[in-house]
Amino acid sequence: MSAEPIERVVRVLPDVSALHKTFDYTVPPEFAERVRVGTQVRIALGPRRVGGWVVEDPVEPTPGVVLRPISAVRGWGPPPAVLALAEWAAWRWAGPVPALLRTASSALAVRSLPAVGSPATPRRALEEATRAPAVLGEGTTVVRLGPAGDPWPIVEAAATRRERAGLDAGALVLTPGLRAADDVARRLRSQGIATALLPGDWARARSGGCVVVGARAAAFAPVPRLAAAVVLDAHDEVYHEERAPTWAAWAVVVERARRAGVPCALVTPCPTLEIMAVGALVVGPRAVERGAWPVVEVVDRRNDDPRTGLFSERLVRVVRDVTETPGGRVVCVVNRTGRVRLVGCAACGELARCERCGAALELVGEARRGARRLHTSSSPAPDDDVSAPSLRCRQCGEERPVVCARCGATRMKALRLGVTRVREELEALAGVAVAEVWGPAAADEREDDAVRRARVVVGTEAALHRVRDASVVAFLEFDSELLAPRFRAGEQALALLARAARLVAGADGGRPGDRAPGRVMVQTRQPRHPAVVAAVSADPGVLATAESEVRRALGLPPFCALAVVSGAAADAYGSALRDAAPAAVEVRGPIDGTWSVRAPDHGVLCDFLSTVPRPAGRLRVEVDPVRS
DNA sequence: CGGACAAGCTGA
DNA sequence: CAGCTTGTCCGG
Repeated sequence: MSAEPIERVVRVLPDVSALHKTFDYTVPPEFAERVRVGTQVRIALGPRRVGGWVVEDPVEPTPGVVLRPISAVRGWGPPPAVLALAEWAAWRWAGPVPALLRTASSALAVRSLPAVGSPATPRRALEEATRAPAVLGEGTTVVRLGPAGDPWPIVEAAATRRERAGLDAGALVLTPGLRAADDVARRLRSQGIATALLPGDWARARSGGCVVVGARAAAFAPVPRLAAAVVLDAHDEVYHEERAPTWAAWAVVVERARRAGVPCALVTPCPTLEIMAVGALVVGPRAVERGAWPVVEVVDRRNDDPRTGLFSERLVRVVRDVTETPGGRVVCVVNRTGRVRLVGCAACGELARCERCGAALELVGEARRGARRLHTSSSPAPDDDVSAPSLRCRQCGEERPVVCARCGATRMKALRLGVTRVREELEALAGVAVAEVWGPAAADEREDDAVRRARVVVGTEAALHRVRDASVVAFLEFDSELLAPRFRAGEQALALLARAARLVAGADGGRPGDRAPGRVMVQTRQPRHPAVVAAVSADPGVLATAESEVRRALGLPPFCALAVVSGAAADAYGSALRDAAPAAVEVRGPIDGTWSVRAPDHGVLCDFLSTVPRPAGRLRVEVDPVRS
């Protein structure tokens, strides 16, 4: 017998989420050239064929196991550093590695890579960078830049770092959405800088030698050798993946840069405490930051009659002024949708509640022109084209005439207005047609265009994303933002104000200074709330200081690490966690079927979560929950 | 995860 | 006892 030729064996991680296990395969000679660490392959796993990633090459074959050959090569996969990063992220957010490697891989199979991006990048010198309030530093920096501030010098500095680091080095620039990514990519290209825009230019990014720009998923971009990283608007919640594993792109980029030993800048007008915990805060001169915030006007509503409605005298005057000014545009933000939510007696203020079940009643039978039908989940009763108004229970469907249970008056007042109702009032006040924005979706192009051109837009927070610029953004009732029952409510409120600030600064499209600066108006009963004061004084540090005290006292992030467990199997897992918890870890639950896990830091939390075996059944583990 | 295979339930 | 459901195990 002649000796068997020595076969090359690689370790493969199958693309099967519930199976966190690797398997060894032989590499047929015809695939030898194309298989390396990261390569996406097809393998036989039991009776079926699945995809997978080569995670080790070569390996000593496990003795006594008959190996099967790799079935096919799909194409290029993430570089080794990204494989390691995905493994880290799987630990950090307590999820399966394959889910993250899918994010890190190309949607289309990549058979071959283009040549490395053009080495010469003729462009303006670094004079711009010297004007920046801060350029790229060493390690991780948190660059606080007012909403109208231009982050471009920091992006340029990253491009320069990349260039100096050698031919195959890459830089990473993340933006909250693809639109912004496209803007950055265009601007880079217009300066002759080799650029890959994800997700389309995956193969180009994999080649190296360019600045890679993309949204959340670009945190796992296939940059083979990272030279610098920038995250724009790092506070934006879209950087947090909603589905488990609930990874945050800014945190992935910070870790990635740390591993590569390269600078990373998190740029934002309103850094969260969690962001500030990962790097040194850099703030430009006071006057520069001040100048990058618009006028934020607070309308103190504490002394207004609670039944005045959502429009203060001051706001009405501003709306009329703006609509009479050529080119003026107002965006009014209310944070709830639908028609009347709560109904109270116009005479005595008593809330209309169901006599049977106690739930809030809604006013029905007032159908009017332009009103949209809402999906009322429970009651099948039709609510349009009914002439006689009545009160109906949202919960049990019970109906009764419009009579106050306390004083017998027959006039009711909407205490909390939905967007449609606000539009009707606003149209009457402003005397012009008002466009509505309900949500980010369902925007066909024509409607989208109509919204962008409307003089007055009313809507939920989504309106801030659908409109590009405005003269005035008014938050009609900001208290529900400030008082939202989430520990990040203050930061989220300031982020909304920063978003509004950008609309009135006209900087969203990248052309600041085209228009006269506008203003942001905030109607509130809490004019001294730190989030409001921070915006008014153009000093986000005001909120950070106040917030930090509260969080420390309550033991909330960033002074601890949190996870929330939910789903059908939550009780089984939650009680297992509770029983296994070391002294430093606190497991609480169940509250409405969810459990919470609190540890002093992520090291303790994530090690603990990865130690306790998970039961079968649907389970969602959310590390760093965004709400709650 | 999803297929294979084994063990348990139903029906004539 | 065939035919079908439910459960457990395992993959290189």
